Amino acid sequence: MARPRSFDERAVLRTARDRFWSTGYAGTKIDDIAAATGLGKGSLYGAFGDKHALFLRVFDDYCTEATEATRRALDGPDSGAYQRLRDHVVAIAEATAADQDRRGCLMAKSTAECAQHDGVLAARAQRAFRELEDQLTDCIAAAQRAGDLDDTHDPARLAGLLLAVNRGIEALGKGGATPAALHAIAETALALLPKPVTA
Amino acid sequence: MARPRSFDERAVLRTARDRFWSTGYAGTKIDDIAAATGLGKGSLYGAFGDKHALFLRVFDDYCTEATEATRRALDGPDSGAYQRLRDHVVAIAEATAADQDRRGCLMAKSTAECAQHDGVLAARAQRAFRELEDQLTDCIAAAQRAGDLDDTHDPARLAGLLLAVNRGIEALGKGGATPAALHAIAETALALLPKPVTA
DNA sequence: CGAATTCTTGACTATCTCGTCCAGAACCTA
DNA sequence: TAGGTTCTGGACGAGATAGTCAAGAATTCG
Repeated sequence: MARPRSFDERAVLRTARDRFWSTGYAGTKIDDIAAATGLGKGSLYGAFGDKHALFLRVFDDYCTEATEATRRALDGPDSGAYQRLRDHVVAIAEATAADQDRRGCLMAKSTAECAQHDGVLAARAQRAFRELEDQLTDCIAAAQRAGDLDDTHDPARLAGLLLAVNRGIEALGKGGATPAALHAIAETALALLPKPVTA
Repeated sequence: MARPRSFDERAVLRTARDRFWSTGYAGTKIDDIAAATGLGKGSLYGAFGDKHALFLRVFDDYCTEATEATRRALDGPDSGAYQRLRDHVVAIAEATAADQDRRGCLMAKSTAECAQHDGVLAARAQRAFRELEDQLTDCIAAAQRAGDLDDTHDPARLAGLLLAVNRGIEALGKGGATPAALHAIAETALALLPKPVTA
């Protein structure tokens, strides 16, 4: 009934995400995104609205992907929960260390730049953080049930701490910490998690 | 021998810092700073160079102040080291929670926005992080000597972890975490620090 | 006081950037 | 194929923005 889109919306969003990720919200020009995607500005505005709407769309997708990935990494039977938790924290350190461009995490970057002024973005970020924390809580509780962690500690509090450690690793990575240092942080955090008293 | 400056350089730098702190590097206009300080742009450019040079100056001063403040908070005799460490971590959580505007830490914000593209700023931030970590290491070692912490753990590794926790508290605060949640993170981190085995 | 020097102000330039708009292209349905 | 609809590409306008510059102001020294 009309002319169909000639572009793949998801591909365009990925490209736009790359641009915002590299240069931040204020530092990214719509013309950059147009050039990078090959689209005219009319198409961009028609499909996604203005710069802010496009950014929110990109940000929302990123949050969804990030929380989904974490859920996939942490979900599973109680018996493997502690190992999954270990692997997850170590993987964050390794991913941060391996990030040659030091782009870091788009959530961290966008929150730092925009959350103060952009209530919608702040709310979305808060939801994502809460989801990450809940997933950590569930995984810790599972590890406690399996007897791999001391169950006298509140799993929610441990999860809050681990989330902070994860965000801290991310922040220090952007600040130029060495891979070894990031790895050490992850290992130290895991080592301090209270083990069951094998009496 | 010439007309003297009519403004207080430090006051102007404080005002410029406020602007950069609120709206980021890319988001801050030189005209904003000129208006906020009451200076003409010519004076600004004459005294501090271009936007980037001014920003670096502001950033450098901030890093110096931040590391100095931490040194003052952590330095002291072995006997009170553990308490100073506790107070420091809790104070970070409280300061983050009390930050109504959610501006967060200028180091974190600037690093997130600029470190990737700005090698000079990245190097300065890295130095500041290293200093903070060294100060934490010294304080932890002192607490170990005083018998308030188990001295079989490498103080440098514990310091790295605490630095990450501090940066994580900061990041989560910007993401909208509640004061109670931030406080819980600080307390949990402190609770997990290995105490000496009082055998 | 007059000369030399530095500071101040804000107008100005050149460029950038967001968002709009429209003429034409592509496609669907009848 | 014709008509209707949506998409495309890029020119365009309005306003913002970094940095310059020149004329005049303030101060010191001789």
